[in-house]
Amino acid sequence: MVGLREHQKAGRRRRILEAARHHFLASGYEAATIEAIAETAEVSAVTVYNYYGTKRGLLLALVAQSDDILITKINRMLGDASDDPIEAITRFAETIRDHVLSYLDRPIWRYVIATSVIEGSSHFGHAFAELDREMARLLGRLLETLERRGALHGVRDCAAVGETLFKLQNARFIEFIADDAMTDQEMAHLVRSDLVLILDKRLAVTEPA
Amino acid sequence: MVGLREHQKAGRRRRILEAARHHFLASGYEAATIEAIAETAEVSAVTVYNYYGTKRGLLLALVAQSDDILITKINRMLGDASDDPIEAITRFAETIRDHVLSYLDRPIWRYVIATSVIEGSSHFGHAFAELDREMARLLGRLLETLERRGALHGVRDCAAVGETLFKLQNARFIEFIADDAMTDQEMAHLVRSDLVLILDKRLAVTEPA
DNA sequence: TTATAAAATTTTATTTAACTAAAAATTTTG
DNA sequence: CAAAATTTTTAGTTAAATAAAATTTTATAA
Repeated sequence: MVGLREHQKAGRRRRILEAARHHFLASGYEAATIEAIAETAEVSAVTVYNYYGTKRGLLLALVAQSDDILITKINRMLGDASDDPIEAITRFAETIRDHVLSYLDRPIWRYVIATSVIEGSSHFGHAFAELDREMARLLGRLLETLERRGALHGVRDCAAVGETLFKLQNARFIEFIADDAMTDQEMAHLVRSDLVLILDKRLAVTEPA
Repeated sequence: MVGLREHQKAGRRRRILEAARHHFLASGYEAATIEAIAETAEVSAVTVYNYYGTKRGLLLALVAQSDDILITKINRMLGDASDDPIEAITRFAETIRDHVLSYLDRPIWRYVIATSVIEGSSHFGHAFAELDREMARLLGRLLETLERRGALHGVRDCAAVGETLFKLQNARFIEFIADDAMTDQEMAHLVRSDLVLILDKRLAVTEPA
């Protein structure tokens, strides 16, 4: 058994993140105060600082919490990926978008992006950077799978291409997050266009065979 | 003549931006206070707020100031662009990096990126988003020039490809800014790899001719 | 079971800086 | 010189962040 003390701590950690999510969604990141979050979580404000350091640390910890779920979702999706590379990779991006918007709204995600750039190399920013790398790896593995199945030809270094493709997709994701007016359909179209641009020649090689 | 009043205002605007740049570079964005900036600019803090609204507005205004210079530099560079597309586009990215780091340092640029994401749709963020669009247009025009010269084939929609290429380059730029340890050489290599990935098939079409 | 030691949280008190509102003072204009 | 525009002064609000003392809670060992 892990001891009562550890158990209580875990409970507080969880309650603080829940309260933070609630207040961020209800009032927005800036308007939500640590004081209010602490009250909802039934701890003192100082405890919030002891656990998460800063308001930004709290925000990034909140996001980190959802990372495992996202990676699980992506892995499941990768299991029954389409044979059409464009379809498969488009769905990869769609899965990320769906998950992300089910967890936090766009205004808050803007603060997440901003915070991750500022805290990039710091302790707090580490988890977020690591998620990005993991996503790029998973996309690389998707490319490998597609090649093995014969759905894709001429990709020498799947890891490198996966990394570049993810970078581009991620840039589009930020564009999506930055613009409240952009619909999921418009976004899907943009992602698809990018993919066609990068993959079409390679796909053309496949067809004559 | 534009009147003394307008002239004085322009002078204050300029002095505030100069002072802001000085203090941001000397102390970092967060540690630099509006009060100190105002004192150096020989105005009151309230005047800084009257002119630029918020500290973030001040930061973005500072960046906007350098936009015209950058666009001029890029246009000049485009005049004698290399015939090798990889070279030409690599130099495009290099010109941006050089200019940007000669104006502000990486820690401050991280705040610029962060602020532009947060203020994206607001009044202050507008100039920054507009610069991005202009850069994408210029890259599109570079592609057109290369096609006209016969250095590049098979690019149907130069504007669209320019937009995507710039998005990717910009993502790399953010990566560069986020990591103090990344050298210009490493960055140049990454940008080049991305270009080869996207353009190599198209270039292959050219060579046999 | 209970006293005590250790660990953690809360309370209290401060600091700091962004930002705002309104009155007072100053400067330009006509 | 009067009035219009603009800046400065003054005063205050707010919330993040931190330090240290006081209090509570958990663990442990007699």
